Amino acid sequence: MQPFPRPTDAELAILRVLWERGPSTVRQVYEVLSAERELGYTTALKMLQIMHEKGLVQRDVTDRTHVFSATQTQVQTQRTMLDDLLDKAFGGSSLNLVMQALATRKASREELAEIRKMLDQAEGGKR
Amino acid sequence: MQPFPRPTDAELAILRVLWERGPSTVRQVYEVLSAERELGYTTALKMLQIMHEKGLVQRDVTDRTHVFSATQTQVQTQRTMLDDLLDKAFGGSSLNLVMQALATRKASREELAEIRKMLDQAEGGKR
DNA sequence: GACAGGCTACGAAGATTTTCGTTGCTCGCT
DNA sequence: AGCGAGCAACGAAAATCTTCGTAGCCTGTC
Repeated sequence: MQPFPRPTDAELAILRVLWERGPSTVRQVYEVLSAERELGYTTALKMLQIMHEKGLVQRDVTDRTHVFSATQTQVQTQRTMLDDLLDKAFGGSSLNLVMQALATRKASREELAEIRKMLDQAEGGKR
Repeated sequence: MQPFPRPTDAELAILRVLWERGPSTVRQVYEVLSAERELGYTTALKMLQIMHEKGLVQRDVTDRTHVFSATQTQVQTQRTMLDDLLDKAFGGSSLNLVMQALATRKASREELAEIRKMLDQAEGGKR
């Protein structure tokens, strides 16, 4: 078993909150999520408990009200999920994936320039 | 309900076969998949039946041995899944996603040039 | 110290996904 | 006609994911 399984959709919703807010209590996570969609407090709690068992979040038990935080950064998780998607839907071709990503959602000119800069770096490092 | 739900992992494995081989019988799909991992013939059959109910595959019933094919092209499916991942893990930033993709797996110089060409086109179209 | 509110733990139901055994049909062969 | 191989349909078990009700504990307030 790998240390960090790919998060499910519901788990990702929680991770998004933790990434944005930083270490948070169940109630804080619950407040954010219940603003988006209907869900019970204990649902959020249970999810966090399960995610803790999976190693997706850490738990600070010092206070009675536990504080949870993501064990992986957003970037690390993004990388994991991207790799997974690459294998499962793009035949491992990152070129293919990048092209799709650029084609699908129009990037702003600033973003395109950003990417171009990135390309320069990548090529530079290769020489 | 949207017409095409996001395929699950097992469904994607089947779609990969259909994309590569084109329209195929259950047995043909089964042969390919069982070479990769252990699974029963009826499992592949059931999956295809469920995928048919979901609209992910079409079925030609002319012959007694049915012939299945994907209803969405690989590119269309890639787009769907990328959009989904973008929303759920990248905060909707395709820039972010592209950067990750480029950073994670080293692209060859030819691929980088290919992407650059793509960028030129994208910027051109924007002017 | 009693109680009210907020907290975690736990069990379990419901929903979805994945797996396969069994059944019954159909075709080709003898 | 009878048999055997291969096929689809179906039900259901197993596994995983999502949801929440209930119970029990702790802590501050009156």
